[in-house]
Amino acid sequence: MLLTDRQVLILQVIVDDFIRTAQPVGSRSLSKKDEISFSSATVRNEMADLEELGFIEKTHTSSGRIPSEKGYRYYVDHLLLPQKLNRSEIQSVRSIFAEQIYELEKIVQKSAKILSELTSYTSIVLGPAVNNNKLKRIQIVPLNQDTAIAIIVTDTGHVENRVFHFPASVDPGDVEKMVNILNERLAGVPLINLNGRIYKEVASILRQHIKSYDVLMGSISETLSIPASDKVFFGGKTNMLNLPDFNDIEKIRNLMAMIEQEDGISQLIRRNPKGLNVKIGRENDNSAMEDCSLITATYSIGSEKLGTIAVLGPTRMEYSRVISLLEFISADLSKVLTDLYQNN
Amino acid sequence: MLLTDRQVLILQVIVDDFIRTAQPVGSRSLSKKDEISFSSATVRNEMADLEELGFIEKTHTSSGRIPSEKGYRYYVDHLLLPQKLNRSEIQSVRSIFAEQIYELEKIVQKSAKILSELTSYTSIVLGPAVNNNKLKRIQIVPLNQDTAIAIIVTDTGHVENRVFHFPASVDPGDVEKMVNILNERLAGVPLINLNGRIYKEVASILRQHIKSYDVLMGSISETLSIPASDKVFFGGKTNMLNLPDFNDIEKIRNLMAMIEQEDGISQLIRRNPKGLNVKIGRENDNSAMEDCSLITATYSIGSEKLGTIAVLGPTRMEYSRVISLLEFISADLSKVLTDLYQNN
DNA sequence: GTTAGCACTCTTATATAACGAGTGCTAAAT
DNA sequence: ATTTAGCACTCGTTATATAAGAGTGCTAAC
Repeated sequence: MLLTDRQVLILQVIVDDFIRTAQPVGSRSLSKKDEISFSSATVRNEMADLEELGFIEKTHTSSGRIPSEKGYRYYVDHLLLPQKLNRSEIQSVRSIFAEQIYELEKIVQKSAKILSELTSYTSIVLGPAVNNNKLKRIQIVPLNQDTAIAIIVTDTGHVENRVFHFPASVDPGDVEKMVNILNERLAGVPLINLNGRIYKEVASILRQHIKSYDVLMGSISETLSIPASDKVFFGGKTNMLNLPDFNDIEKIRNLMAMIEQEDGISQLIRRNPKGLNVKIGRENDNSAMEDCSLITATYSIGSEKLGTIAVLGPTRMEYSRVISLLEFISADLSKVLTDLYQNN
Repeated sequence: MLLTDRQVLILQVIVDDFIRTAQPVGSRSLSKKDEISFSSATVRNEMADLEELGFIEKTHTSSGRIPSEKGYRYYVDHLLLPQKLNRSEIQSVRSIFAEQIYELEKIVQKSAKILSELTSYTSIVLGPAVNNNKLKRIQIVPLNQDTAIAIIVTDTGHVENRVFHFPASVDPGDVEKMVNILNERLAGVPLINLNGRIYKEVASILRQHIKSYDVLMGSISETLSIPASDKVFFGGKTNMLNLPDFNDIEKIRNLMAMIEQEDGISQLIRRNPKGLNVKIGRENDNSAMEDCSLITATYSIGSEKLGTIAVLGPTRMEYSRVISLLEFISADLSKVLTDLYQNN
């Protein structure tokens, strides 16, 4: 059941051509290509076989062929030649890190923008996973008698804030003491563990020093237990509208609705494992993604996965280029972030 | 040049009907309405006059009539009967303020969501204008030797943060001193004035107490002079895609591109004065808005304008309902915010 | 195993006609 | 002087027929 060399060649040319033109590829136009040295009749025979094997399909009885999902899959798995980025692309990517930035989020956001500009598809960047960031400092700023705002600063320069309420009877001095103790004991602890550590290590000390222990402990612990929701950044949300693949108004509706509803797409991306992943059409298991492919790559600090950077395009996507770009950006991103935050 | 009562009646019925059905209205179907007690021929004569006066137009030579922009304008200015909100609408709006929320931004964001759900158009909420918020507290958290993060908390519970850099030679104690002085002197000052006040009132005190005055003054002043950019919240960005008015793919492209590019739409909204405003089609002075109307209402704390809440819909919008809703929400919003923040 | 040739299929474009909704105008009715 | 009935006319929509073109599958010859 293996494909012959010639079948592979024909498949490759069909996919390449369709990615370029978005038009079904006919036997005659194929046979005229430089790579193809045999007649259109031969091509027709091979194409019939490829179709029977499920790698290509027709849009109607007498049309040229387009790649099927299985065809794209084979193409991605076996036929992709890594493409070198050109100078201007490299320059664009590097410009992400050009300014002296410290905030992780800004870097990530800028990556999304650049990525969508370079691909003219839609880019989506997840994370960074704030929950794994480590506590740098916690501050509490009272707003009025029974409301205060807790500000959590992480080692990555991320600032998270939460309003919390407590009875007006609480002594302001107590609040200050509590903050001091928390900072002393919890600096360096990942946010996700804060609440647990409070009970395990800090509770007893707090109880000794603080009058309104019960109340304060209750509200601060409640406040800290809210997990920081990871942000999703988009670039080029409307880029897909310009592709000939989405000339159908119904497709546009579905696609835009899915993009707008951030949760769905972020879960779709999140479930991909570390490294680079390509999901083609229905492999995404989502009806709105039928005509789309999603390529994801993770970025890390050291060896710890931090977030995911992804490109959403039509199934007829420039896989080679996008993959090269994603690999390059995610590697660069990981390197810069590791340098910046690894040993703080 | 005034319209006769009968012309006004016909105009009203045409606009109402077109808003409901999105179909051109013919003389015969008009004459069959209960409100209309005369024949289709009479209606035809009146319609010819109304067309000559510019209030209605044809889509082609022998089509029914649709309202022109001038027609909508007349309708909005003279024919609108304020519509009472029904119980469930009022309930939805009130739910915005149901939870005990303190953060202004959350309230505003939720308003946008509810508004788009109730109208099935797109809603846009500007503000609140952070620059007018007053400083509650400023904190500086060092991240490493030459980087720190300045956190600004306002009286409305808004937290703004900015990374800033300074030479490693600066004494940490100096930074702390500076923060204390800033907090003492600048609490209650609107953010927009912070930078000016530093030079006028705080500079001399700082100079006395701080060794690395020049450097620190430079970076903190630079940091504070960045104006806080007001946020824009959207609701129902893709709602417009479901309207029959946007069955044309080109229109969708333009509209979505305009919505996505937040600056444009936010300026469009911002230039409307206090109170309620209706801009119809080309009155918006923007080619992507040709088939859209924009209704804006401002909300305030006390008498101070804080931000704007807006609905973007087709020119064939349910003006009456949307206006009632906007008036209701903006009034409620202003009331709640005034109660919350007026005398802090 | 490869290719030329050809009948066949299906899409696209174009022309034509029939239909219907709606108009504008004229002449009759009120 | 208004209002209305009547009717010819316009234009968009739909249906149908036809022709052209791209491409296929199959057969037979190379």
